[in-house]
Amino acid sequence: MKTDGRLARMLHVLVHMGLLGGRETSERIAQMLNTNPVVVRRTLGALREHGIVESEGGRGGGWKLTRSLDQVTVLDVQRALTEGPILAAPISRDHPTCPVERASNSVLEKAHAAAETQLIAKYAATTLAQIAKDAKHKASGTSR
Amino acid sequence: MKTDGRLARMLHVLVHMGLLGGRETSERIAQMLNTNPVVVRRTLGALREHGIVESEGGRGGGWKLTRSLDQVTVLDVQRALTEGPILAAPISRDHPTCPVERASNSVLEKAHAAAETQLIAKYAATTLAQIAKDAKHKASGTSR
DNA sequence: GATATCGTAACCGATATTGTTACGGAAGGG
DNA sequence: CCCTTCCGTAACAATATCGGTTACGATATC
Repeated sequence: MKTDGRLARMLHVLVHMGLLGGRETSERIAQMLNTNPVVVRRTLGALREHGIVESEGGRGGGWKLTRSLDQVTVLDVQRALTEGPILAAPISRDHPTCPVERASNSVLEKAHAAAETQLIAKYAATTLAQIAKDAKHKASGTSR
Repeated sequence: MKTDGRLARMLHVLVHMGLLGGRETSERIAQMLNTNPVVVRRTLGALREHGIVESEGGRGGGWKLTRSLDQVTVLDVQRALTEGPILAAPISRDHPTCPVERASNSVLEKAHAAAETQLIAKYAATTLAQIAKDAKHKASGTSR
């Protein structure tokens, strides 16, 4: 399945924006992401609605972070992109009243809930500042 | 996104097959899953290749479990359906040499690996026999 | 007013699962 | 033998999501 690359792209570009410090246009950001400005506006628009970035139109406009990198977690970005569970439990709804189907779904839901808890903990514990620091390490020293 | 319901469907039908004990045709299984026989053959075919069920053609043919319910785990079924990771890390590949992209991807990969570990542990710890037992509970007493 | 930007709608393309039709092969009953 | 009951498989449409692209309007600065 084609994976949804929006979270990774947003982390990538937010860190760049934080390191550059100023305002960036959709055009420049699109080059960072190897895509085009409309995709950038679409995706950054979701972050704007959650107060992570702000935009200004007109000449000299563009996108800017509203907080410093150490005040944005991966989870913040994820929540801005999509509401609800990150990992959808792959349940079936063929015979909703069948006890066997209900028991199967229940097992899957609990397992995925545990995995999601793990995922959220990691996302919440990682700030963009840490990613920026890792990137500097990778750029110079050994990559692990 | 539309979730992949194959795992849930296979758990559902395998438990039914185990409880019924005999051989079932694709037609009857399709009725259990509220679908049609071709879908059943397609999906059960993957389980056959991994030795979980066996099939026979011709009159009196059909599908049968090769092991008892307590000897098949959810993980076995998952592995039969798809190889590789269950949770794909949603990484980006826009600029593979960019240290910032690499650092972002690395964070996501580690978080998803932790979540997948959790998921696999749950899948491996649950047998179809346990699901069958849960289903009997649900059918009679309170649902939890 | 000209120019640089964002905002947004509309559409196509790629991908994965599901549903469906169609046809062929195999096993067993009469 | 032929017929019925099965599975095996190919081929195609439908659906849903994300990504890419074009087009046009709104807005802020020069």
